[in-house]
Amino acid sequence: MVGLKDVARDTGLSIRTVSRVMTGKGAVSERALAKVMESATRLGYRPNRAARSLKLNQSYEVTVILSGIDELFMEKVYFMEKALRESGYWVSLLMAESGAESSNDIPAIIEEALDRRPAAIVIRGGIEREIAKIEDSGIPYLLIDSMYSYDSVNINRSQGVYDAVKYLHSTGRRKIAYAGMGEPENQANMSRLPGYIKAINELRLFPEMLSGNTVLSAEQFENGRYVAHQIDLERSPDAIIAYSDFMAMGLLAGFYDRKIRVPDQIAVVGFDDRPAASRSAPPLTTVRQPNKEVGLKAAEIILKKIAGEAAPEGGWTCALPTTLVVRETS
Amino acid sequence: MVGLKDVARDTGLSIRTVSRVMTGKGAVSERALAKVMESATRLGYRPNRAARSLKLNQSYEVTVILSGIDELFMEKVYFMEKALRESGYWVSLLMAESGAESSNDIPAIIEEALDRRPAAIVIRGGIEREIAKIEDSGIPYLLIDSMYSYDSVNINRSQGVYDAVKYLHSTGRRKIAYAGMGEPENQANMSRLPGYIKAINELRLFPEMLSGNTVLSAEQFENGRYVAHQIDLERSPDAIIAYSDFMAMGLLAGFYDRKIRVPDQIAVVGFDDRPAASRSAPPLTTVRQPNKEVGLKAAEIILKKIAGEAAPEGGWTCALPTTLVVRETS
DNA sequence: TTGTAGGCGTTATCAG
DNA sequence: CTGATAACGCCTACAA
Repeated sequence: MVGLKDVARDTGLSIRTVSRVMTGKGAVSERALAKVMESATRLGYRPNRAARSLKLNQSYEVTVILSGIDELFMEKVYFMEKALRESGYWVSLLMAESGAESSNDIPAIIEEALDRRPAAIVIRGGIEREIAKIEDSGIPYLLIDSMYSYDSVNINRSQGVYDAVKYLHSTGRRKIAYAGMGEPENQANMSRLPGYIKAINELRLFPEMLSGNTVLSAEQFENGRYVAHQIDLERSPDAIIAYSDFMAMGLLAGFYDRKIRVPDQIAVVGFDDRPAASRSAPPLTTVRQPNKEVGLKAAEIILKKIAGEAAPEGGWTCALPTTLVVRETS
Repeated sequence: MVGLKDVARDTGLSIRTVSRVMTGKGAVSERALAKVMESATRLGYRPNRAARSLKLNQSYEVTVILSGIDELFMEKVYFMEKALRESGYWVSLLMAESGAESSNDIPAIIEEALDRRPAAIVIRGGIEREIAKIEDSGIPYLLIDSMYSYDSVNINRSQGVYDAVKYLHSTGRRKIAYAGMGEPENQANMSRLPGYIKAINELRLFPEMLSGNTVLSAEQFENGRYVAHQIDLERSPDAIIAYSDFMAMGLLAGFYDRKIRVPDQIAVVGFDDRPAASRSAPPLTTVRQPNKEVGLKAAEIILKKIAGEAAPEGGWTCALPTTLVVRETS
């Protein structure tokens, strides 16, 4: 592998001068610069990152901890990786068991992440229980899609649901229910409910909370189907806003089973806008997560934290806006 | 950060002895070993990988190049990462544009991957056009899901389709068609067709090739729906094996549009067994990709290539078996 | 069984 | 503007 030394020998200049050219720090004569550049490209010089890391005592690695596989989160990672790469950082992956929120896999994964001494650690919301350990380590970290009050990039789910209610009302629906996962008061529901309540109040409607079978709450699709089967046709709502696209698709399946027509008899709105949402029958009206914006914002904050920039009041945190995607279930 | 030196000072031993304990190479007295271990854990010693990499002149990074986001591929990466981690390697990510097979993004991404001098490079099949450059670099590489003859871990798609035909026949179907993407002779179809033809011949049936609208071939779901709409009800097949789950779900949607009942009037079998396959209406019978086995096998080969083990005759390559998952569309 | 010393490729200090 | 030279933390001949 060709290093500084080789370029130095080739140009007849000193290592120091070649280094100055490469880092762009320090004054170098026109002539030397041209010579070094030519030689470096001709020889195919590639800086040794290990040596640089050692010397500078800093890593260029941002470790992302994944729990399970989620297309939406990967989309966020996609934009984040791209942005971080442009700033010279690498993204490395640490994959925990699927549904690891409650897994004992997580402490070990966090230990591993710390051992690697990355420049920063990114964690998907839902597994933040152990975050204190990371905070203590001093390594910059960032949560994505968290519901807790650590440094994080979030989505304004409440606003998404608010918009959905307002939209459904504008199309003539008057009995608009919210179908959540498990207990109404759990974190996931709580991040959506304020928007629902607010919109319902503003429109002087009555709130209705549909709750899935808590035993089944691990499977969103089944939960949605379950809710669809439970609904009383006589006094049923004329619109349902679901906790997620998966749940909404379960509702669709349940209504299909019962030959209830969507959207004629009842409208269904999902949440997330997963790729699958456009392929359901009928294609799902849903609230789109701003994946690109989240990824970019995450990269921005990570870079600032690495650079040691002081956190704004209340810490690094933001809630990015969603957009409503109207398809054929409403 | 606490290093070898700190532990040495703390124990009163030399750096060399501490190092011997840490690497496990070389004889150390019981007493020294115990002392070092105690001190190391108490002080929280963490080896500096940059220094080690520099000294040993080797990286512990396996770079995975992703083009777009695919749940199935991520599942493979999940198992691969886990296995590689157990051998002390990290997985880092390089994300190319979605659908980058034909994108000019790829050469730049490959350059970037090479610049990082990873211990190995893993690429998803479909973007192997530039693989020669990697092969020349001498960095161990591995393709996954490739259809070309580089070192790769593959899936025996042909066998999957063969099994599907045999199964459909066993349930009484006699007019079993294959619905592919674009031109029948393209690579993706060619990896499946031999199994179809073989089974059809063995059963003394007649082959029937349904071809999607090539213009639409980029969108599998739409392509499937298109095929479903084209089918002549009079002389239609009584079973269709689709190129992919997405296409199969498009078929389902198309038959739903035309009020053709699945599986009563026609059976549909997908390929991949994506998570979505179990959530379609009706749930899809499909050919499951062996994601775990692929990930594990990939890690195994990568490790061997890194270790410099000689390739078996014909290079590192294998085709892992699929399994048929029977649900409700057949 | 243990220790000394040199070097991996970079960056950065300090003299020229 | 340029060039010796000393680290960075780890590994490993070679000595003791």
